[in-house]
Amino acid sequence: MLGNYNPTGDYSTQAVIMERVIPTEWFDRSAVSVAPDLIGCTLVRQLPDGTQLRGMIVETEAYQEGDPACHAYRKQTKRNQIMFGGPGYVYVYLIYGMYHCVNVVTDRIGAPSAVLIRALELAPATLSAISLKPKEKPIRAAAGPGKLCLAMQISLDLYGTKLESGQAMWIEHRSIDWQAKLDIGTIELTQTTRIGLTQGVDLPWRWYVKGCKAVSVFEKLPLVGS
DNA sequence: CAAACGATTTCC
DNA sequence: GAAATCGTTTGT
Repeated sequence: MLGNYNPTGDYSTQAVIMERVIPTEWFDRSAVSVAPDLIGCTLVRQLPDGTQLRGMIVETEAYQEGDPACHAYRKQTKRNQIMFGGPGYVYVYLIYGMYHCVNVVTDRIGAPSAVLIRALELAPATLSAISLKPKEKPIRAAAGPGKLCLAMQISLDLYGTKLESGQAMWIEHRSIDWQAKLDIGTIELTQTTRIGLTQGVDLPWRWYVKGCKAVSVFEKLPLVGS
């Protein structure tokens, strides 16, 4: 129970779980605002059999209006339509015909935008529950948007689902301990340009936990604050 | 209808 | 450095 933010003083298990789940309204702002705030939060995937897979978000990227790299830059299509709706929904797409990438839709209706979740630090129990590739280091099991979806069993069938407690997926707030470390500078965030793009390459809309071994790419040096 | 392309990953 | 692989998007 330690480390759980619980302003109600109600420590029943169900109440604590509800407190920690991020509500829809929290995502109702620009992707650039949400993306850094998602670092340190926990992505929870609940499988049909009730099994929960968990990982702390350690890397994100923002995609929003006026951004040529955003999938909603040109017009509304079948693939990107979820981004045009309200916040707090899951946007999943197939990339290179073989991997999936998962996003959280942000901002109000009519402001197409989303935050790409690029890397997780998987919880010990989750590492035990899944099967890792033969030579894979556990810390790297969800280091990258495609690997993350593979580890968390995220695919197109989650497209358009809402991030809510008890659903197929939801997100929980940073722990008090993690937030405290960020506040005193024990943990730092780095802001850089995004990965793998041909357009919008100079926008510094990628964030990650400085020094974290679970991040997708290290060599890209900080553009801000170095 | 045909062709190019990609917010990736892995292996040579 | 290049292949794998396929739905979406864009062009003819």
